[in-house]
Amino acid sequence: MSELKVAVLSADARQDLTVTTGTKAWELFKDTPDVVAARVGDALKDLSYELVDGDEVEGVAIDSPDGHDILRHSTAHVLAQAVQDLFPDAKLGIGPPIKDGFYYDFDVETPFTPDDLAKLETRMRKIIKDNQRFARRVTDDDAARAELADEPYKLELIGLKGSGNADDAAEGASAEVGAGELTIYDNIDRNGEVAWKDLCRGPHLPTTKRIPAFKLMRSAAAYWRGDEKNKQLQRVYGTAWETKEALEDYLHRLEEAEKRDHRKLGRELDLFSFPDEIGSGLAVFHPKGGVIKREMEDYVRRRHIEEGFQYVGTPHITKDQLFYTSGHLPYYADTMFPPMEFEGSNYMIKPMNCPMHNLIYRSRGRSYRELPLRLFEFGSVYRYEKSGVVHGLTRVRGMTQDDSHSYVTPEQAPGEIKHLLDFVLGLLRDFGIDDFYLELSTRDDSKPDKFVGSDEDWAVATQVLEDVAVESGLDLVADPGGAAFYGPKISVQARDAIGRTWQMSTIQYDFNQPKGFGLEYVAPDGSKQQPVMIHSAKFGSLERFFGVLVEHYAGAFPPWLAPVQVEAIPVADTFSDHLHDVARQMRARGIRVEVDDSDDRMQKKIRNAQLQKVPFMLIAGAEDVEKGAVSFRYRDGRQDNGVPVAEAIERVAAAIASREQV
RNA sequence: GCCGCCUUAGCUCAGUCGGUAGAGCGGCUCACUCGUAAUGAGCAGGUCGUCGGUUCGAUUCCGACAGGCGGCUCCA
Repeated sequence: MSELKVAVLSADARQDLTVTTGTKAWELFKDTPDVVAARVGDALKDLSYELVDGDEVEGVAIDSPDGHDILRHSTAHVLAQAVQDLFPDAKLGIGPPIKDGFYYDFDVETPFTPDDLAKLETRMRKIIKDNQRFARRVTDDDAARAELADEPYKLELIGLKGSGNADDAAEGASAEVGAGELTIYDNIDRNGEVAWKDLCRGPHLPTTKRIPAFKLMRSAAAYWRGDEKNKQLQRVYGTAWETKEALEDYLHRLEEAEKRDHRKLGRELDLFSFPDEIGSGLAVFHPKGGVIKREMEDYVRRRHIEEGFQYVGTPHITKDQLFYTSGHLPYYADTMFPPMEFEGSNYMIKPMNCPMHNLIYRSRGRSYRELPLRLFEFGSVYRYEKSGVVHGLTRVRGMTQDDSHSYVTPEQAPGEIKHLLDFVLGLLRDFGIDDFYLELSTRDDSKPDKFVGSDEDWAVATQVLEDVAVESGLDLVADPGGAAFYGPKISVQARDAIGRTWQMSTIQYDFNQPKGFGLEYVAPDGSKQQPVMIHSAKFGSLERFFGVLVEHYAGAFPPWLAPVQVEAIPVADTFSDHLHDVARQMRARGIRVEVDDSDDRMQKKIRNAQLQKVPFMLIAGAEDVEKGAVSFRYRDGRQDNGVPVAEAIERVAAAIASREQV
């Protein structure tokens, strides 16, 4: 027995202890409720570990990211135990922690009902109250196979893990420990009996009672190991938090996020709809949504022209040969609408614009002096998305791409990509989105049939993109296998007002289509050379960006985008002439203003304007009419009384011109 | 596409153990003319998603289809 110094770090304090070797860490920390696991060296261990002389031990606070994962994964075990208690035939899949919660997959005869979830929660509370201990035990492949003979999915995992091919994704974020070492966790009840066990890497809480607050959220089917060809298991989603308050906060955040849902706000603010008669995933924009969409387009078009792009237009349909030339058809036939046959040709609705831009490039000879040649358009494209994936405006079957293609010499490519990246980031900032990171999507070398072009071309293209991405100083995340068939891409991931991330702009390096279309330019020495084309969509699709903006602003658009910028509200009918006069002057300045001369009470009109999230309200009564003034009310309730009409107009005009949120 | 759930007035939702339906908001009309988030009264509005089956009778039970929701898979 020797003495060991231990540093226990919790959320806000450090505690130094001296313990003897052989002490169970979970005993050591059992009176420190906010410490849930220990860190030994670099590896995260759970508290059922014996401390080894010389190891350095740190606590992990339950409200830290690691602590959350441990808590949630432990709760997943409790769920699985409850499921097997109540449904003895259920076979176990996997149960990792995920963002804000956890899930566990089960193979069961019939899917879980909401009723079942309630029963499972009750059972889980009992297990938690039972204060079972999570005990770690090292085993080997053969022993584990014998022990888990009834768990076919676990047996499959043993094969993968035992061979050292630990599949991190399969066990989620807590998979960093013990790759190659097989462990089983036993849940030991009060009598020292093993109440339940699971093949798992851990780590875990010391005991089930350390789960302060949890809730099962829903159940849904999911393919085993994420593969469409595999059987679907029933996945139960849950969440777990360090306190009841934290759980309540989380549920409240979900409610708030729901209030921002663009599908709900789109209806409430009368922006757009998806008529059944037209079909799934096909949006119509109502007048108010139309205003926003037009403002977006006008601004984006103007900015493109300022950045050296030329605005072009191309048709919606084309003979299918075009997509053979571009190379798209063999790869994307199943996401294109079926062809229409007439006059001996198959016509197709275009799912992308690049081939048509290539034809504009090729319409006459091009000199190196013309490059970079930048073409831009709002292209209407249609993609036959599977029925289960359409989602509001963020995943549609018909969309407007803000699509540009830059044709450059290979030497110009890095400069052009840098230019495009600066341009898109600036554009996104103009729309109030300023929290980004980048993703670099590259070829999957194990699936050569999904990508075309030589290894060398891919290597060059990938390197160019990576250099620009690194140079930008933004965080860069690798996305292996995510490239288009014709080349790698950088995508800009943007976080919205409540921290969700959306894939926005993409910049793709394409050396394949110029080859397929035989694009050329005449170089200074008179030789014919092949340009590189760089695809770039700033918003991906206007529809999707529209949906993202609705959620980002929670429907309260900045004045320049607001469908109605000013609502004029008379205190009583007799004052509406004054406001109609003000409105006329504002319209002459291009301001979108409405006078609410309905026979509602003034209070009701304010409420309506507030619910419609109109940025400015001008209210006028007897005093204001007399003085040629208005009461100037902002969306947040601030108000200035007796503002002269001319000043009110200037204030609104300035707010619109600034493109700032108010 | 796969699994589960859902579809009643413009919206949010009651209801009918099988006998063709209600509320609130919204709309319209009238009265009220009012100073900062809902004035009052009245009226209109529904082939209970569509088609088929069972039944004397279907909005209700069964089936198919369409659309939606939550996930999975996919997202050039």
